[in-house]
Amino acid sequence: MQNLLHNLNPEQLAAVTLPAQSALILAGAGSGKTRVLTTRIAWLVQTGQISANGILAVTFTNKAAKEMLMRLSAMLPINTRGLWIGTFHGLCNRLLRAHHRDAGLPQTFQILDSADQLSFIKRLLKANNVDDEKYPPRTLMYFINGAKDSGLRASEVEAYDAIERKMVELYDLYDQQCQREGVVDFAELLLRSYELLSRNQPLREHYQARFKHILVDEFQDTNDLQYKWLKLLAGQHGAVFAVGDDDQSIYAFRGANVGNMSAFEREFRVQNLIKLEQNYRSHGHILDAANTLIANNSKRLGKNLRTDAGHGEPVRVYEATSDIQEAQWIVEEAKNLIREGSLRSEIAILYRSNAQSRVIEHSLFTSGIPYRVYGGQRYFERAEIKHAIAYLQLMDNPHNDSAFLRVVNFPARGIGARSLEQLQDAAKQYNLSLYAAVPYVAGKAGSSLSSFVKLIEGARFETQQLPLPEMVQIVLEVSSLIEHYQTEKEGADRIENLEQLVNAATLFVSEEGFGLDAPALAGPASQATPNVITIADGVEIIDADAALPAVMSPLSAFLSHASLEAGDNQAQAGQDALQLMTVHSAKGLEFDAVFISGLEEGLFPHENSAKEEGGAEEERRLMYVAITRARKRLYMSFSQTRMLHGQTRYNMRSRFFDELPEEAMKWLSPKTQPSWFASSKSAWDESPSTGANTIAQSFNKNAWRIGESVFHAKFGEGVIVNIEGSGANSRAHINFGRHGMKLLDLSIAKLDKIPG
DNA sequence: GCCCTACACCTTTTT
DNA sequence: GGTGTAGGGC
Repeated sequence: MQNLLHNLNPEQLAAVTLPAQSALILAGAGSGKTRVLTTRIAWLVQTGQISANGILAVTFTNKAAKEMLMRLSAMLPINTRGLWIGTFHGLCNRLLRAHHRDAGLPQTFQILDSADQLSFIKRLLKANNVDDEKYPPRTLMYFINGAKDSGLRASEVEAYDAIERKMVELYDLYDQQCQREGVVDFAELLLRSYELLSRNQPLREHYQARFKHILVDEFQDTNDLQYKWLKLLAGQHGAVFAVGDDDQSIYAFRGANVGNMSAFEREFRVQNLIKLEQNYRSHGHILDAANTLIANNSKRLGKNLRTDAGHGEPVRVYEATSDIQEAQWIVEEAKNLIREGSLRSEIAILYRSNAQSRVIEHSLFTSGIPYRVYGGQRYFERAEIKHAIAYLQLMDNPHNDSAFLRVVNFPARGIGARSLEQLQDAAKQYNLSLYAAVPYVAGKAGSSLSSFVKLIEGARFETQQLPLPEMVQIVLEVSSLIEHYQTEKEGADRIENLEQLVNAATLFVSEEGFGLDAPALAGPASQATPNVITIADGVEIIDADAALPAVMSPLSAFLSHASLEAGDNQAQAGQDALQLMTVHSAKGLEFDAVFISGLEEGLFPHENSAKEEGGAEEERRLMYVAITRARKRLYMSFSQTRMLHGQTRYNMRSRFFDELPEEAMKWLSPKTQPSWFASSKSAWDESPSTGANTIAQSFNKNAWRIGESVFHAKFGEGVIVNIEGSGANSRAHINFGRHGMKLLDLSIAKLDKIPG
């Protein structure tokens, strides 16, 4: 016990040992929040207040869940595999598998990832002759997910115009088709388990009685449905231990609602609110920068981080002339750090959007520095893996039309658009899945389709007694996927990836405790071992064990895993490499040195954020997250020009520079924005849009030039992005940063030059 | 039925 | 700049 609690500071100790009531822990960045969460669980178990299976702990990312399990197994001498610790989606998946009948789902229901969902919607629109220009698939997807994230079914969504009415109608059709095919999207996992618990009283009461302690990580990221889900599961007596940081709420765009924190305080009658403000991560100047910046936000619960570490190094700021030069500067600085003894893996380069990684990668590649990019395409998202998975999906649930369409003619087996049209007609006529409709198609199309069905059924028969890895191996062969890629020029990598899938299956089966020889298709083990049956009001409840083998077959579990954990992109794993990632994916991580790049108006803060309510504050929180990733060294950079979407953009430096404390910063370049025409000619070379007339004008000392910084009485500082017309008729497009882009008549507008 | 080319659109972040 | 889709040619 003593060693469990020693080394905790007074606030952490108070949080860990709170009584069994709901509590809100406001945990600032680097204040030891994961430590508090895991120690709390260990303390509850060790003091005998609850057994390990009476605890439910929820996180948002698989990474966070794994981290928690790992730390916990170091503190407690128990098997952590059976613990209810996981992501919202992972836990809901388990619950729905265990109670699939009550939830109205087939045992082998499959999970659509975002890409699957989008193509599913495209197919739905086509099948119902809906104009996809009027109803863009992406818009419909956001509409459906938004409704589900608020806990609303189609029948409950209010529509205010004809477009919305149609979207509601499509939402309804979408749900019906998902049901027919036995597939669920991410939001559905939550909504369906919420409905399961709210409609089934004995089940609800059973789990309420079981989970007396619910712990939630990153509470600020919960959406309305997740909040309702927690409230339902906690019931009247459950104690919810919520840990969060309103300043790190960066997922409003996908439905997260920071308001849940104050709602929680009110509705759960929180008596215990503890703030963790002692930061153990960053040096003083870095923390000052973070505190000063975030103070510009109005809606805050109030919290200020402090540190015992000294000021440390100032935050270094660099202004580059181009994105290429910015990347070169970053690489040079990183080299210096490495020369001074830094580990490459302790240096992170952060950016706002994935597209920005390209230039930096190029620069790193040329310098021969190993690096690792997070995000981007992940293992289970690769086309060849998706194909192999689709064969496996059809063997587990043949009614998954998406899987059917993906591989019915891949590798090519002469089943073209015409055959599929006939099949789709038949499926519609008899209200069957494509797979089931195959016998109703006559002629040549019918026979090639039947041989595809025979292929799937043959594979299923051949592998029904085999363990998962062997099943995967056989599927790779009988599907002819390997053979197909052997004939393709660039196929070698793909074949290697496919063979990795067998290893992934082996690893998965052993990690989740299925046993290496358990038949892949065998149902859940709990049906054979009825010792988990509970009787409540005469109703039999098979209690869901947290361990996967108890609730699903190895194959179903593996397919869930592929959707829920897209898998790291395993590029250069294990090597000491520089870390490249978006600010979003850096949340929860920390590094000795951090570079925040592309700090320009329109990029960071992102221009799209201006349209969204509270968007500006969310961008500022994002910046706060970025700053607080750094332990010892922090670098910020921006560039005067940047290639984006194939054209050169001229951006102003980010407004965030005006919100940082002067004394913590060190500008490596003059702070006033110089006219870069004087210092760099490359801006001209890269900008074909500059007409001949403007080039001619540029030799006139008094004329305005593209790229020049100007000052306007009303709009403030701006940059000339383009000039049209000539002489007295010339007008300029000027980017005034937060005031937006303006088209001004140069002979009328009062503009001052800002000297370089 | 399949392959190739042209063009459109994109790009904020993710379970 | 890259990717996905549509349409035309074989």
